[in-house]
Amino acid sequence: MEDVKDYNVHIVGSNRLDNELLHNFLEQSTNPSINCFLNDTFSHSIFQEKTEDTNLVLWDCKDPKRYDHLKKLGKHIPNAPERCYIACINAHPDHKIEKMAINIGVNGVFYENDTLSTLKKGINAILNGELWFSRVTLSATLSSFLINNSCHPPDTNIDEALKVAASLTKREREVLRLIPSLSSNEEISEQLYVSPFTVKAHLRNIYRKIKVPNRVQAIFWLTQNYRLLED
Amino acid sequence: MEDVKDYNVHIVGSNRLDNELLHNFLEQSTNPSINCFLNDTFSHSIFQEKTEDTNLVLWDCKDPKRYDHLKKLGKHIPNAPERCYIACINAHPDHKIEKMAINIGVNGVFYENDTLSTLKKGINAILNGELWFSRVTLSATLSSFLINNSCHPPDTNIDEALKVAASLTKREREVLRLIPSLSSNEEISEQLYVSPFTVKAHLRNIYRKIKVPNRVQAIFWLTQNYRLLED
DNA sequence: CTCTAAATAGTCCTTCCGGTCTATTTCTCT
DNA sequence: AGAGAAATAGACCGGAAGGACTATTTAGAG
Repeated sequence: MEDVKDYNVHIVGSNRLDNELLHNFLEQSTNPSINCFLNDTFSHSIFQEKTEDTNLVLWDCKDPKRYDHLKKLGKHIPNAPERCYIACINAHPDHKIEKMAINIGVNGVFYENDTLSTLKKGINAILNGELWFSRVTLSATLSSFLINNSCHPPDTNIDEALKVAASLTKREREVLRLIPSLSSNEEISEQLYVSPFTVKAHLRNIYRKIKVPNRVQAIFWLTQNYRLLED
Repeated sequence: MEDVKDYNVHIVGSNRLDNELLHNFLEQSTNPSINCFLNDTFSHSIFQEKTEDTNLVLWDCKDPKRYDHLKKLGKHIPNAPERCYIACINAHPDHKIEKMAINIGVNGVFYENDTLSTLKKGINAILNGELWFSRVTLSATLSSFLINNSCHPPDTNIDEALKVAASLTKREREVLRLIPSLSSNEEISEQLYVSPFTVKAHLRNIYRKIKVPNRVQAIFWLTQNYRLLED
């Protein structure tokens, strides 16, 4: 009865020699609880079955065909089970692959000219749930998320937005935050243990204050101004 | 008539000696186009006036009061003009500040025990629009964004979601993507140059296929499944 | 203690939304 | 050329949402 959680690393690539060498290195020179497997085709089962183990697929990108296949895989990756990771190996030292990879949910990229110690460090980081990309890529991607999630379009006045957000009462902020996840005023009223009439009253005040005509636009306002709403 | 874009670095802190030393270092040992200023209080004007220059505020966090003040500043930071950055200096080597900082829109954190060469490298990175945080923090923050934006709650079936997404026609995907930003069926119909009846017909099919009762839930579905919708 | 803002609850009316059903035209694939 | 899917357009109905307005109770600031 084993309680030790294993790390399974699956190398997927067609270059037999290179990958056998890598296999050899991973089995011998890294974390002793790493089990390494070598495949020339990708077994979907890794990304579908839930398991206690941690799985990492190392996707050899040297072959252009396999590189294209990765893009198709993209729709599945973000929905892989917990502790199921995928990283590219043998990538060309070209930033484009990093952006594509990070966007489709790949957890890291290793390059042809990386050192073995980088590879070792990176694999352990990914097995630990981290991402392994260049600082520039991580920074740029995160920046774009932060901008999308909080910055205002250039035509809006931040002072105005702050004033508006501050004018919302505690209860109004509460109602506003419930709009996206609940279908109807009825549901909101049940959630808050008040009458649907009360919810309607709050909503009317909210719409007037944030100057939107309906709940769809209120959701939009909320995504733009979420940060300003904190109590 | 100068066309050279300048970098203005504003050190904000009360420790006169340390900060004068830093001021000295930045003026003499870094990028020649850096102008360095020393303040013991924060001038809001930096974050409000638009300018051609690149501005960086180095916020001394050694003083607990100033650390708290930073949090209050947080609501303004994400809405600062372009090329207007803020970073913490003299932070305790403690991850908590990084997470707080990255969440309120700070562009980087430097620690008490960082080397001068790290500081130099980091300041140049930030002036260049990058973020300067530890790889672990960048990775963790980005992961949380990626999860929020694309992963499905554990109870949903990804195969089912893929099937559903694939069953949407091109026009239906188009209509679905317009829901969050447009108020009414009328507006969507104007955008697509079709009759409001057509939009209603598409919406009915969409709701049936993705199994939601109304546009609010459709927006929710969309945020969860945006990735699956790409053509 | 008092005054005010917030939270609560309601009416009445209009508009828009979503469900069911039908029908025509335009693509697309074989 | 013909079948089938997709896109278009519409009628009809019930219900939910939103606007304008009123009113009572509760809570917090001074």
